[in-house]
Amino acid sequence: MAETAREIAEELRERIRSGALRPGARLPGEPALVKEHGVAKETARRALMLLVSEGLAVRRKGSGTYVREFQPIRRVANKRLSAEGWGAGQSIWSADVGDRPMQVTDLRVYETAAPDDVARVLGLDDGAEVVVRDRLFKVEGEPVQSATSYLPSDLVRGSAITQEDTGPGGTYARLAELGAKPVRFVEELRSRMPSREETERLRLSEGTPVVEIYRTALTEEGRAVEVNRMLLDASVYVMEYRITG
Amino acid sequence: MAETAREIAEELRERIRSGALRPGARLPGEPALVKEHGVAKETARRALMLLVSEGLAVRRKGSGTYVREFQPIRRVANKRLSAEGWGAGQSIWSADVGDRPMQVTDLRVYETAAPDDVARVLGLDDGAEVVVRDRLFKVEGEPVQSATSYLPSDLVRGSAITQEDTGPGGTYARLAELGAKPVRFVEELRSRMPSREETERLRLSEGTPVVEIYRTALTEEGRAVEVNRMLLDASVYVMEYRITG
DNA sequence: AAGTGGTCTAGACCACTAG
DNA sequence: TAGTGGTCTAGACCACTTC
Repeated sequence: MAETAREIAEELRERIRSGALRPGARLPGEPALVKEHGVAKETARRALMLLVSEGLAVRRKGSGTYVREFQPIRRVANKRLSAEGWGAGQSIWSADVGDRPMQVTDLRVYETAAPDDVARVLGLDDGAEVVVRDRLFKVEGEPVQSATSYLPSDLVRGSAITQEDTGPGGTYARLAELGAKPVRFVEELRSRMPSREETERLRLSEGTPVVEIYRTALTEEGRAVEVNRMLLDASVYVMEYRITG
Repeated sequence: MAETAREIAEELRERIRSGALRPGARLPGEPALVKEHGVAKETARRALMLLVSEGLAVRRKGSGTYVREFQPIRRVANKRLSAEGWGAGQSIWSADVGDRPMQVTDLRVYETAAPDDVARVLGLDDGAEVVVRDRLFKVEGEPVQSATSYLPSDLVRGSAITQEDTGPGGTYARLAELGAKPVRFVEELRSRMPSREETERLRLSEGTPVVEIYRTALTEEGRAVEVNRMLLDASVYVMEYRITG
């Protein structure tokens, strides 16, 4: 009787780790904890919130608090380098749920002045115009990733890249036709907690970080022709990179 | 007067985003918010905790709440592929603080039964022995990353890999001498909130995710000879990958 | 309607930090 | 020692979900 929020959380954490409470299972609610441990409702609440902020649990208003489930989507950066000595079935986080279909929604195409950092990477003057392609990816109706591409207006003006439908082969095929075929890519990743807006856009539950990826596409000559900023729901993704020494 | 915790947080968030409150600056404390907004202390506290859980602020007991600073370390997975068309100065998150020296601490080398997932990736039988090399990396005295390598005991027994000092060229040079030179690597990354133990080991402040990386080293023939599990303080790292289409 | 979480209050006591 | 954060209580009212 009469424990602290941390102690109650530790007990529940242990029950989750041991498997006594499986993913998706319902945790004892606030009233139950109040009774069992003889604490105030706020204290019980804090115990549960601790698990939520650790990403271990998810709260559903009016329903209960549940052990979080993790069924990742695998994002393989270099799909091209397939088979050939890379073995099979040797991934740490099971391949799982084999390629669920992904829908593209909320596509918007427009033109603006390039943000400072993007302008710098693309080697553009301050305030130069870029074509922006912004979209949201969903799996089973749930948003899992947003992506915003920036391309120099001077380069892509007049091509299908400025249309909603970029045609067969997509943006990169059009860039190739413009004599700016991307052949190398740099991805810079960072993980952090989301802002309020990001939480809403990706419908994140509390305790969920995001992964922010900037992908720069380079031509044979080393010219940067596209910057793509992606924001991933970290509770849903495993990123894979293949590196040749 | 009389706002909610969310509203007070939003106001402070705005002050941070606008730059009125710079990184490292001190936020108004609980008593100040109580006075300014006419709310209870707990409400003021919740407003500040919201910013903390978003990774925007850091609390220092007895001192105050401060706007978080982000000065990343750049981790370039494929260092080998340098220069050559990859351009320079074109990174999104500034290269910064140019390679601060990193110390290796808490090195432990021992042998045990391989964890299930590691055994599977290394293609070992259940319960097969592995040599484990565990270490902690620090920058300016602060832990930023832990790394745990697993190598099949049958392969590395008798080599310097089982010693604390692996000799010139390190583990990979020794593996090459054993006829198991790693030439390809697969990195699988995931980001999530840390467990309590991880928070302590990396001395993470609240609202800080971790990045978990499993790096598998493969020989020319595609044999997995090492699995390295790294855990990074996400508030400190930017990961970079270079991909050839 | 009963049960769940969401939020707030007004007060208490403690531990740590800084001058 | 004054100021800051850390934690807890006992109660209140609301909104949502489930049946």
